[in-house]
Amino acid sequence: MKVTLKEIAKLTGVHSSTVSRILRDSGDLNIPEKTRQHVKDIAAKLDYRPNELARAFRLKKTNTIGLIIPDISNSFFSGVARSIETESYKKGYNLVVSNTNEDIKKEELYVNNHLNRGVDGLIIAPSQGDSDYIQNLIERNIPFVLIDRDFIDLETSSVTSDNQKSAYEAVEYLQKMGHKRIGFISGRPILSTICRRVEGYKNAVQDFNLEQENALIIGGGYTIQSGYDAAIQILSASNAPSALLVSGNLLTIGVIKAIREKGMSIPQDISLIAYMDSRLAPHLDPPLCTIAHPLEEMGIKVFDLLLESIENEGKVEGTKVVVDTELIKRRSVAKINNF
Amino acid sequence: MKVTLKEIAKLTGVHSSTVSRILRDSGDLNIPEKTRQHVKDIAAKLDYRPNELARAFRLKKTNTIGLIIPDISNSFFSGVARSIETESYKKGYNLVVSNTNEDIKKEELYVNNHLNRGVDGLIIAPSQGDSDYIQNLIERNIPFVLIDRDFIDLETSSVTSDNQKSAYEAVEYLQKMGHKRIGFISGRPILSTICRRVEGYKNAVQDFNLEQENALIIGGGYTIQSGYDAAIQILSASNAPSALLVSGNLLTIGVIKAIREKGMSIPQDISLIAYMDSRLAPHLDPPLCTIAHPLEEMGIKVFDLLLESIENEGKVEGTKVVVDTELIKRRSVAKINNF
DNA sequence: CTGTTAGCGCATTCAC
DNA sequence: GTGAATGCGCTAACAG
Repeated sequence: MKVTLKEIAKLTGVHSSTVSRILRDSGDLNIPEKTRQHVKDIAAKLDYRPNELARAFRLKKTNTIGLIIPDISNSFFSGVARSIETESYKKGYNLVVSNTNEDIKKEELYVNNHLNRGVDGLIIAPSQGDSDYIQNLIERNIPFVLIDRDFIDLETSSVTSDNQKSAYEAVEYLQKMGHKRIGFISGRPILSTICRRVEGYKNAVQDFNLEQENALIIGGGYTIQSGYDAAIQILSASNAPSALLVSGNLLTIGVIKAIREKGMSIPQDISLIAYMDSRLAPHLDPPLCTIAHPLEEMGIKVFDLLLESIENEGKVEGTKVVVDTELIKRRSVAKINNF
Repeated sequence: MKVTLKEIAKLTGVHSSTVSRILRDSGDLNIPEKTRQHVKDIAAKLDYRPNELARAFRLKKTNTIGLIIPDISNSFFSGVARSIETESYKKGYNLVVSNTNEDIKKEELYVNNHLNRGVDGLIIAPSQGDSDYIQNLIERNIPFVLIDRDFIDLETSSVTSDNQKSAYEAVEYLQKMGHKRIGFISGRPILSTICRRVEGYKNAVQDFNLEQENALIIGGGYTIQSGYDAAIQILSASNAPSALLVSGNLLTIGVIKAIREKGMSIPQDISLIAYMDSRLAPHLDPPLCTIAHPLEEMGIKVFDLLLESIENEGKVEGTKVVVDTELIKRRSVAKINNF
């Protein structure tokens, strides 16, 4: 049977509340070293394990946080998750992970589920498309922080990367390499990340006098298949671009597959820059020029923000942390000679 | 303020226990439809959310399971984690994920942590090297299932892949392609996966009369760096092998890096088969011949086993599920002509 | 210095 | 058919 405080109390002759005090080393220093040691010894001998569930219930504090992301098997999110887990462990928190699959309905369900189970706070990479339930979290003073994606018009705390800038820089680099017609495989347009990237792309196209055309921005999904479809479409056009900027891990795999199937080579026939896993990118065929995210840093920052928010009892500060990405140049971009 | 059963009881004029019965649709069907509906309406209007923490405490059932793995950012584990999460969600379970970083000390800490918090069961990819605490879990009738790695001499339930066979098949294929001197970059020798792979490798080497040499089995870590180091060492030898079998995701990245740095080409100078992420492998430079794991299947099976074990209250069945891997042939293996 | 009491929110047993 | 009482294990007042 499980050994409880009461059990130990019975065996030591002191009251269970005293046992609790001793075992938690709570303030009361006026307990004689003798009883103290005795109780500790007995507890150790019985292999006493505090029932954290009862404790959490009593204290209304579970030391658990929820992480709600679209896909744990996407290396961006698993990288961030890893970093968050490491941080939270250091601070005595447990991490409950949920996968939404970009399904907003499921996301909301998960949030409620977590809340009902009493998580102390939430880290969410929202599927977006609806901010009502997020608004609701704010009103209820639930401590939470957004990661990667943000609602621009909501006063939420968030940790995102500078998508506007990273897309701009990518286009700028392609332009410097002589590209004038650049396609953008975009991803779900509803996401703040995608919006900002499109903005950055458009700004750069404008600033550098590159070819502007709606058909150059394509795609809407987040799967390998949707990357494949978009690439097939854009590359089959009579005036296909000479370079592609691809906005996601899985999309990129699909795009590469499409390029290969069309019998084209990177970068001879088409140049490529991708938002992609930078640990793997050097080893792709060919090594891919990528926009790399500081995953570890993002994980640490988002957890720290959340902890702050928990300590503030959810009172919104709306701290928006924006981290920098890095354009890592690799062989997938060719220099074009314009005759 | 949080709305509780008592609250609803006060507003509806029935007792909180009745409210509980109604809201849970518990057996008692003899509650008149009228009160029933009334209570439900009020509950809905107040946006009643059961305090799952209190419920879990009362019922001694958290509907939570713990997943303890070395590294969530390793695509093997994140793939399995994703599958487990999907399954557990379907069955109303939450998933708490912990990263051990192959640190057995941390692993044990985590297990205790989870247990103290009352998880209903555990899925563990053990760091091995010590099976005492696992033994302890068995004695305490804790429901748990091992994933990927198993203790051969312990009566635990587990879901693993047939490592012996997969390594054997890989060597067999290399042999068919004309290779006679095959190196094995092995990983942590303490892991059951690695042991079995070494066995398979050795058996095949013997069966096909390939070159046997201790120096051909090398490595001991699980990081990119250790893969790199091992590859540098084995490739720098005067009689380097013509093919390499690499035993892990991260190791493989290190090995490829080493090969590249040595100015060698795959497969012209060295052939490669790897235990690696099969979603990415086709897009590596060059497309990699891999041993692919059925991640989804493994996740489903391990969760189902755990559920069974939970229902059996931890009474060990020692069900050992072994899934098959698939050797996926790609360009990284060259045919050798033996003159 | 330490015991007593109370209660977190819920589900269950036993009455009536 | 439903209310009352009880307790899960713990901690935090409040006594004494």
